[in-house]
Amino acid sequence: MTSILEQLKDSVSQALVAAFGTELADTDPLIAPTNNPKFGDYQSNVALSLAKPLKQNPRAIAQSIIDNLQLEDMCDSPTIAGPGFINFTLKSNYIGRLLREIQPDERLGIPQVQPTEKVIVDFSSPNIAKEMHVGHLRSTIIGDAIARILEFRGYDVLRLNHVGDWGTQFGMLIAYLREAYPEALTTANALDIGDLVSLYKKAKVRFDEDEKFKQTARQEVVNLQAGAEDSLHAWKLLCDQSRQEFQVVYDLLNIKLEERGESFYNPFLADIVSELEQKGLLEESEGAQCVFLEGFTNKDGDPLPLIVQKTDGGFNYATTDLAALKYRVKEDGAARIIYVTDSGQANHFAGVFQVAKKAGILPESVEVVHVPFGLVLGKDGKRIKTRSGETVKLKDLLDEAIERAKNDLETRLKEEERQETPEFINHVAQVVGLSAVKYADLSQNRTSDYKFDFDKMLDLKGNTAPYLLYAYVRPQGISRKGNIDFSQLDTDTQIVLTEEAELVLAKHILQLEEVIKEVESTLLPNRICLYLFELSQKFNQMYEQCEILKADEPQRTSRLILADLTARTIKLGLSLLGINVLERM
RNA sequence: GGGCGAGUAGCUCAGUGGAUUAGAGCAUUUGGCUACGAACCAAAAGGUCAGGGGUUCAAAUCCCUUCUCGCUCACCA
Repeated sequence: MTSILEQLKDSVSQALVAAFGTELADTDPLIAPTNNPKFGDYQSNVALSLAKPLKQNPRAIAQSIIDNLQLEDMCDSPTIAGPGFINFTLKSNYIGRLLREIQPDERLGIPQVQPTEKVIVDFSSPNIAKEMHVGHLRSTIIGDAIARILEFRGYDVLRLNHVGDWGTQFGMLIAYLREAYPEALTTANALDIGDLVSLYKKAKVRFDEDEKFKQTARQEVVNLQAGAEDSLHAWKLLCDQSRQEFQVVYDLLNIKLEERGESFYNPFLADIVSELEQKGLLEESEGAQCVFLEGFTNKDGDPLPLIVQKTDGGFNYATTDLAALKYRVKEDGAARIIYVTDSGQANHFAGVFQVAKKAGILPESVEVVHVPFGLVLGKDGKRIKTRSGETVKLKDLLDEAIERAKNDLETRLKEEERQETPEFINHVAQVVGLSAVKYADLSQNRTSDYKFDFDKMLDLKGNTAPYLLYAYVRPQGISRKGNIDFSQLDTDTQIVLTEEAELVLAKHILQLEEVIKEVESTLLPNRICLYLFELSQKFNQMYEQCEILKADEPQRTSRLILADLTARTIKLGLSLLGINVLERM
């Protein structure tokens, strides 16, 4: 189905050519939804922008466009307003026809891209031997949502978990374990993740305080990167234990990821450095092998290097990211690579991308995008730190969300004197709790800092997941009460939309395609949240004003279809955010 | 000091260059259930869109500048 916006654009473009000649064939018709319903549904601002080049009065231009427009089956006759806006109001029977078109379609009329392209989404990426904390929540949830949206649009998406399973922290950990718990280096599951985390902290303290230990730790990294047998064995044990723990969280959140950690690229690191050398990009500075960047300076105004090999001979994350980039371009054949990490890494990625382009690793045809997100702040507005101080563990956070949702539900059941099984209560609590956490994060513009607040996150009122879930449950209630199978509704007779609330709702349902396409390019999932919230509001308003089951035909069937399409749109939209719906709650 | 980002209602945040009233939600005040489940709806109140310039027919939005606050600036990732 061609979206309303595209149809209008085409029509106005044709009218422009008809009225003013083919030189305007490429002029953007500047169609946008109106921001006030009293001006109709869509407006074109093109007449104003053409006033100067055409040296004509914008209202006269608008009139010429209208005279050449052919939109009879779509809109009432367009009107000129103010200095020269053209306003379009969609006909209700046209809207009814569009609803009919999407009604039998599982995808609700949203097309898939042709041909498909390979897209890599790199997200989550926790560090081995550390617990997943609230900071990983954003990357995991946002990355998953982006992957789902692109998958739905038909892209061949590879979801990569670039796990921090390599690097200095392992030198530190192994060196410390050798010192303190040698048995843990040889026996599986001698330590649980909780121990690992406290070990990490102790090792970090030793690392920071003891220069000799620091040297030993650095040597361990080099040994590991060189493939020393006993170091590798210890490393594998550490990774396995962490992996099990991560999986618990991924299962709970229903996140699917392919693990390809930093260690995967280890065999390619030396080649990357020599490749840079061959291209004449490499310089030695203070003992380290660097590529100096354009447009980046340090405190003293000197050019900033991207270090690809450290003084001790070890490689670092810049080297790994270059190797990963090359692999993803050459072996995976990615056309678009999306990195979902916090905005603090913006400089790093800008540097890596610049060097990769210079070195010919990254061709023009491949789009790389850093999708940054803001910090996780405490309720006090200060940063929640990862290494010092107490951080909120992700698992604990999710459990508490579910627990709170359960308490809330039980209170409600008591008030309403409803009886439900424990299975029902647990299931609803789990869906509501997890949805609330995901939605609270996704509904904000990801680029702003995220103020982490249990009470707000778990509030069941307002622009929250429970509000949307409830809007989904209401049509299901109608279906049960009226003994109606939505999938068996009449698909032939005309849909009639008489009440204002019905029209408003119907038009909103038809906006889904535009919203999804927008998110596909901006990678801002909060647009979908806003859309679904507004949809839910509009449905609730219609529900309040229009009787459905008791209405006479043809209103009754039309309204049932509206209710069904609302529910299916919410279900689809939420599924793109990784959120499940409930039939009852 | 450089780079990047942010400053919109008491609070949390949307906001796609347009039309005498800049939008939500929360909180506050006030109405609406013998029910298609009120986890809802309706109404009120709340703003010199940080300040100052500029471009434009039109600026919260683009440009410049000042102030404030974050993040970041070589061997952690």
